Amino acid sequence: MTTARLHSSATSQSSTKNGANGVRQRQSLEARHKLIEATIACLDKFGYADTSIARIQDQAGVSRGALTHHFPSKEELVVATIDSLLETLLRPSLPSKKLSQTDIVADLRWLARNMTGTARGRALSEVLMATRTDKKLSARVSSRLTDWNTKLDEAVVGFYASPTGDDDDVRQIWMIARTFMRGLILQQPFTPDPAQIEQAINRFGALIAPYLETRKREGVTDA
Amino acid sequence: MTTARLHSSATSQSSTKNGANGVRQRQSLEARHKLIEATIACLDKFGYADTSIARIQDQAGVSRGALTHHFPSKEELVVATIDSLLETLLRPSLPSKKLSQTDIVADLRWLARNMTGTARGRALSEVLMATRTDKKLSARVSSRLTDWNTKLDEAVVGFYASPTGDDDDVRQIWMIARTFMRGLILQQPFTPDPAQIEQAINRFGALIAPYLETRKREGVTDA
DNA sequence: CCTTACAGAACGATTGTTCTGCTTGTAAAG
DNA sequence: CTTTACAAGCAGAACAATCGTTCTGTAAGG
Repeated sequence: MTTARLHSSATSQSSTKNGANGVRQRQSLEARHKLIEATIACLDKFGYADTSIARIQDQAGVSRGALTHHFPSKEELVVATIDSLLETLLRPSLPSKKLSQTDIVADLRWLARNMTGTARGRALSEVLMATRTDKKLSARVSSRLTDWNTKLDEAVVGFYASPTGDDDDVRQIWMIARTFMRGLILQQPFTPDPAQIEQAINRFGALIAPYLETRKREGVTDA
Repeated sequence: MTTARLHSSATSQSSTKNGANGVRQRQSLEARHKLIEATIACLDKFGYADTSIARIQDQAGVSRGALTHHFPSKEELVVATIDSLLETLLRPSLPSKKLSQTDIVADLRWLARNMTGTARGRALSEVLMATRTDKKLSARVSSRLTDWNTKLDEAVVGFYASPTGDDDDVRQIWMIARTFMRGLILQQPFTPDPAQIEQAINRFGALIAPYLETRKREGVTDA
């Protein structure tokens, strides 16, 4: 009958009543994590088109049964991967640890590295491109993406201010910055020289720097 | 034996000695064109991952045999499609017909529309993303892409000049502009509101406008 | 004792490529 | 101009390989 697979709701695990993490739950979370990491690695290495279940399973080193148990469909796995990507790509900027708050160009370089220089950033780009045409996937993740974008905007406003005092302009400037950074991954085939890319990033930083001011904050505990 | 399929060198058709275009040659070119257009349509509609031979054949309305005759492998078809995309995306800017040369923001809007607002622009983005991981495809087209980029740079320098007189800065500014435009396609899932996108384009235009000057040219025959 | 975690076979559908056969334009030979 | 020969253009079957999903069976934690 249809009573089979109703668990594994990706985000919420409400199976065990009490929060006691037993061996089962720990193993399960470990397996899920391993599979998500493998998916990210495959997206980066092979691209979205050539990221198959078999390849992910191979990369993760788990059996086909284990994979389909934790993620009954490929879509579930991709959605969970996107969730993981969004979380880890947001976290470093929220605790204000990584953003230098003093040198805008340095922050931009960190942003560029985060988006095109890491496996996670490239993997996210792959799925972003896929959501354009995959309506089923898009319907599953679009709200998460817009939420993430809003959250990131708020974090940025916490770090920077506009000389005009208009927070919306800060949001817009950083939205432009993120768009530019994402575009780098598509511009790279035209401009293979890394030096030229870096120069462009620096120049872009100079372009937007006049419109951003460091917001007063307590001491940066950059221990 | 191996004497079978050695023709169809994609770009150069040296079969008929004299340039007389017979019925055969005309039909062949027509079929090739139809298949390339179908490929572009599929890349736009389904994305690179879901653009299969069967779908292209279906979209073009030709038989499987016809397709494999003109393009013995999928890679050949994709390469030919990229060639077609680069050619048609470069042409409108070269004859200085479309670029207004007076309003930079208007030029940027045209650039944005060309890259993310048309099927050809989106199709190119799909294959650009694919070249990142498909090394075989990348090896086939990378030189064409860099050449195209250089040619576009030269065209832009013909239209715009830097206040400092440094042509390299014009090239860099426009490279940044193109990167930003390409990024729009990846930013769209985060920012679905078209108005916000358009505002960002306008703002970006304002950011780079101070560093670009219209170069003196003869009257614009915008008949 | 029951559910979760996992292993692995089997499924039909679809992938890209190769092959065989038929039609037809074209150019050389008579 | 007619005939003949041959390759190009094309239709479609057949191919092994791989796709994602579904299924049955086993081991073990709660």
